[in-house]
Amino acid sequence: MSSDNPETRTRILQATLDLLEASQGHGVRMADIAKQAGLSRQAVYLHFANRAELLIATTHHLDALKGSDERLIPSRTARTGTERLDSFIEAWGNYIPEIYGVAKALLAMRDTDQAATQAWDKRMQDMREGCEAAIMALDRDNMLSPDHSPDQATDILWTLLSVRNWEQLTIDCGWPQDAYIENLISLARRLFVVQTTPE
Amino acid sequence: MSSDNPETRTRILQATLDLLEASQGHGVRMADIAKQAGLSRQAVYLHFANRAELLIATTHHLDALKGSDERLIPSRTARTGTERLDSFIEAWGNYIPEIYGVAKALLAMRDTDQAATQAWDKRMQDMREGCEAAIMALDRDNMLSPDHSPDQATDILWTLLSVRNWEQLTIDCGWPQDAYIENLISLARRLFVVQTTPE
DNA sequence: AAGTCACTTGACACCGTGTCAATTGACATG
DNA sequence: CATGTCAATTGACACGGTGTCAAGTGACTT
Repeated sequence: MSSDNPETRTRILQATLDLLEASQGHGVRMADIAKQAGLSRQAVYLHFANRAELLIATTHHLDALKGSDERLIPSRTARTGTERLDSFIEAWGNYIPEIYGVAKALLAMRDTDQAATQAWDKRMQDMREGCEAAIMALDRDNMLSPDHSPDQATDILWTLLSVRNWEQLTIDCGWPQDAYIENLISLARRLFVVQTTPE
Repeated sequence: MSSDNPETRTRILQATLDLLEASQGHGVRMADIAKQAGLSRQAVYLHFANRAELLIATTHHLDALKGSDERLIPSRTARTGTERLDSFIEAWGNYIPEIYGVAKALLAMRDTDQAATQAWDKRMQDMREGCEAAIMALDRDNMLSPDHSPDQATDILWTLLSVRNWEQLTIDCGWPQDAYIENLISLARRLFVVQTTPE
């Protein structure tokens, strides 16, 4: 919490990250993290008030490591709405497997911990903004299917792109990651992009 | 477990059900259930070996109460594939809110308890069969969109209809239940039913 | 020599689940 | 009436995981 040796702090974050990735976010205890970081359990509490705070900090650490922001650049600079939609799905969809372990752990705490809930919801809200921006870009191009209002389309896209859906399709259904991306892009196009009937 | 006073047993099941429904599946402890049933905590353990077993039994109790089977009759007896798809979505989609509390609690145990995992997965597998049947019915009518293989279409429909997606759309996005049903039917039609271009 | 600081050690409280053993009280059966 | 059975109660306890507390250690200042 107040201890400010940055080296130790990041060692803890990295340990947390490694364990969560290895275990898909499951059964990782404070003691395991401490051990992995080469510290006593209590030392972890000198840097993070509690498990929730540690997990939240780990997601930020992860974002910094993996460059969550830079990934969205192609989407933001897309010329057309369709292009923006595609590249947003690709960026986010390929980010999910990289954050899966941590996301799962945070998601599990959501049920009991108030701060974890907030942190998770915040992340999802950010992701939703990406969905909204893509839908608005389509709408600006007059390419948004008349079947949905922009709000509705955003809700649906946001839901389609959830971590849970990624989990179900890739892990439960066994889709390879690239099939997941391709299919989601195709799905989104058919749902949201007005069909230019050839001829 | 072995105690066989059926009246007490169902009183426990009903207590569990009531609490889970009231709390959306959250923070319901064994002691709370016992209290609600007018029993000592230990008495609950005379009827159910552990929390997981109790929750699983509660889902069956719930199915019996709400007639999970009968709900599928319209879908099974549908004449066309499209009709079958529609009525399956309607039946399942309207069932979700009725089981939501219990489902959430079982889902939460899935992370830690092996029996709960099995029980949940079994239920999802059953639901998947409904999806598959609807897709096969479409395919038989030559109405399945060429964009997907039947397997893929089943995976997607199954994912679309997940409890988590229902939760996100109705609770997080605030869709009314009937809008949820309408939208999912419309979504599924656009994704899976070959478009007879009116010309 | 004294002080500071990150960290360690070990004990402990809390919570919820699950277990155990002794007891109670109602009801049946000879 | 005595005996047995059986559901349920009572109260204690173990366990695992989180979080807290207090005293101690050892390195590096000044």
